[in-house]
Amino acid sequence: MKLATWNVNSLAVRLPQVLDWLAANPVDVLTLQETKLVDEKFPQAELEALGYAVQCFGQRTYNGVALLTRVAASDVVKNIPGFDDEQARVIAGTIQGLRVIGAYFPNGQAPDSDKFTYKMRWLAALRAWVQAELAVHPQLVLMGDFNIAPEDRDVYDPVAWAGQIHCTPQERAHFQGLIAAGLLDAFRLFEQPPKSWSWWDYRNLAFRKNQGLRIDHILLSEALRPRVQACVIDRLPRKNERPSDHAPVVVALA
DNA sequence: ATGACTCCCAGTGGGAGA
Repeated sequence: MKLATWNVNSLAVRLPQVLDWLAANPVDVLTLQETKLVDEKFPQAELEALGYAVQCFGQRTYNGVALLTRVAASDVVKNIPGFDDEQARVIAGTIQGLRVIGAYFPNGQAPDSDKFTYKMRWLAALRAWVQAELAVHPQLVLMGDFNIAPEDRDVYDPVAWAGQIHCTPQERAHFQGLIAAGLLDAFRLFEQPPKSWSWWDYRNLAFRKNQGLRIDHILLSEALRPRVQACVIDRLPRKNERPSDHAPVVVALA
């Protein structure tokens, strides 16, 4: 069983790439972030034609998430229960006994901004909800664009980024809180090349110079540890014409 | 370098992303 997450930065622009990628990588589950489409405009037919059941939770211009599954998902939840939020950031469902949560974590903009305060509130609510979900669903996957680089080795220039958004101690503490709740960073369960990133800025020839951050993650509950076989970042789509600035992350479970 | 690119909604510019 393979699961993947990809921030597509506008599904309207990236749909052909998503269809091509799924044809080449027929994963069982794909969560998307930054679809930027209201549900009425979601390309459901095109994805169903590829054999995927579609759950979407969108909004205009910003945010928007989706859950694509080969087997229809049940118990679908949109956003964090009990956390009042105008932004469409979370979609969850159960597939073959696996609780899958796809999330687009807030960016936070700058550590002294209102958006950072919102990011902290959102992270606290997410962690509390994930802990409750874990108690009910021991087999759980939390994946998406976390907008957090967990460690300095996840940053191309950790000195320049020290204390900056994605790298603040507060954000990293929240990431560690998810780990402490009983989740594993699937990518770090395996030997990986140094300088592995999931996002590269569009500016500055950043991809060509491999200047990026690892901010897209797949976290697995402890109960899934015996099943995990591999976790990779697929850089190929970043080489496309008009790429997303993020690359997909894929995990394989036995 | 307070930039650089891309997307969106706008409406021939500006906010947001990360």
